[in-house]
Amino acid sequence: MSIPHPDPDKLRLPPEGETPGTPQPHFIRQIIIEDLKQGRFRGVITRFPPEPNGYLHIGHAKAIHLDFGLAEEYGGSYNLRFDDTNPAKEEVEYVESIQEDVRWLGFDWGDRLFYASDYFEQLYQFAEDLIRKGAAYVCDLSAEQIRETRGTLTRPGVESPYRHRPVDENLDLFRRMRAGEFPDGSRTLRAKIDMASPNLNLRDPVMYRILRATHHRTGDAWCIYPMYDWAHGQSDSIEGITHSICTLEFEDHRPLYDWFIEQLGIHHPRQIEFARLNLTYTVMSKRKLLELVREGRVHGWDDPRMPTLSGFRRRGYTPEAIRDFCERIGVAKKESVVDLQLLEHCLREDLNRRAERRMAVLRPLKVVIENYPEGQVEWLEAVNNPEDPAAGTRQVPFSRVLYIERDDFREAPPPKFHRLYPGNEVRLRNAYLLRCDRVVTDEAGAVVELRCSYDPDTLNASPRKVKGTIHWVSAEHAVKAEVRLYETLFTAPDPLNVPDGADWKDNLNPHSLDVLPEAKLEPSLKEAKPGYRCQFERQGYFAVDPDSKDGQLVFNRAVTLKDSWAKIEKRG
RNA sequence: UGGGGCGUGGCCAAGUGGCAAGGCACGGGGUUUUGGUCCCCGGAUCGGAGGUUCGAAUCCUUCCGCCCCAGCCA
Repeated sequence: MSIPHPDPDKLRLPPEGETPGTPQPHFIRQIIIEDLKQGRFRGVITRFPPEPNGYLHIGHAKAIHLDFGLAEEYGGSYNLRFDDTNPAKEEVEYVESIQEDVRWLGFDWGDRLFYASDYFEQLYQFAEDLIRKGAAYVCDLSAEQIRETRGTLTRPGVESPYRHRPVDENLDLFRRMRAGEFPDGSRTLRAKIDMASPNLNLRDPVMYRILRATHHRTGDAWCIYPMYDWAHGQSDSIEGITHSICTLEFEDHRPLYDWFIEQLGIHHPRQIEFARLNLTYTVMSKRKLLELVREGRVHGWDDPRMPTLSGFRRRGYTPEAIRDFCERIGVAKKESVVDLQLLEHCLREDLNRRAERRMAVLRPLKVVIENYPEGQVEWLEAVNNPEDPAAGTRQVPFSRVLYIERDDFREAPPPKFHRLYPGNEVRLRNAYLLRCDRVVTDEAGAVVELRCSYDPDTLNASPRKVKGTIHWVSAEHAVKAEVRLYETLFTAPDPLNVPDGADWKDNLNPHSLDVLPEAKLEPSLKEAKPGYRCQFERQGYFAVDPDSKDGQLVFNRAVTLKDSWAKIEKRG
């Protein structure tokens, strides 16, 4: 196997006397720059090493942004490597979704797609090398016995009775392990390090276990599989990784990785640990997300309420917003919980600039304009994006019967309510001033319709100041759609923080999904295709869901607009 | 009570001995045919206590708090 090594010609250092030309001069950038300056490495090669046992989430986006983003930044290259050393939990569905998600984020690893399983034979040979050096041995202890002899945090472990087997016997046994002569779990290959080490990772860790499971790539070729701790560092080394960026919990493992590499005398990457991402109102563990999927608490890994990349994508998030978020949160070793609102801010900022505006009524209330001629239709011009003149304009139909948002009308308006109420006048967005003359109610007293009048002289003129502008859709031209509104999946900012005996899933938000089946859209939206994003004016950014069928549009709300009225109303 | 990390405003986060960046959130004001956007304005003495120094968030000592490690998971 030959994997290209760093190309010094492409090495890109920031200009002297300046911090990197990017917003966050974080410690990983500083380390890389220093390494490059001192010539510790000839360039930068990084890797993102997911285990294909679940879908990628936004926490992985942070890791990818670092691994791949930094390599790009310094003119290096990056590998996507699946750490597929545990066939019991891994599936091709996951290797496919992971590739799709990384690509969606905007990265192209070219032909640098690898698998730890590509190295199984090499790893096996390395293991034999270690055995020959007397640095590894075959151990016949059971899993339980290994646990018992490992010692505790404060007490050293005791050596395995098999620790001093002769090299030849170890070699023979190890080869027979590979050949399938022994039952699952009956023996392991262990590194011979130090059973008294205060670092438990160094107490003769297991390198290989016997496990008869069909691997998604190697099939049944192997019945022994390398442990992560044995496979990972060597895989990085084989690939010539210079900066092996990982999360904090592996800090304790670094001495073990160093030990293996030194014993083998192979390329030594620098490992750098950072604090993983936590988000308020979110759980970020593949195990727990899998639980939500399996128990049907959500409708799959790509449910728009999930913090998975596929969930965010479906919901309407842009990869640009997610990358911007990853940059803005910074990188440090302090464990932290980032406010969800920052993520939402990043999306709003991106979409405010790029998304077209449309009018859509989510909870329709019928309005009849009594002084507007029956049968008349006017096509009025509307700006597509006030932030981007190049986005142009479109025509929207105006007629005698409209729908407006139920929330935009109150029979008895609270203080500071600037929208429609009996006797009040508001601006119809992109159209005329409208006054509410009469309220039609049903037997139960519920408002079913408004009788209003418009002022024909107010199309592009404002003879009077009105305080409110509301959106609307012409009834006869409206396109019906289903709109799905989302709230956070959990009601608690820290969902996992529950009293003893309670289940974190008790924090699930019963209102995380609200389906509005009778939304009315302006006709320009009729042909919208899945993935299309726009702003429903005054409400938020929405995206067409793949559940849409011809003539049956489904929209997801990606994020609301900021709503200062909601704040005022809440305060009372 | 072993080892490894971490502690700067509500949440992130710069700062590496010279007189506390920035973002989000929050509050106030202005513009506005989105109560959106945009534009102003507002707040920390750096976990605590000692010490070194003309001067410390940055150096030393000590204390406190939080996280990770006892899978043949990754």
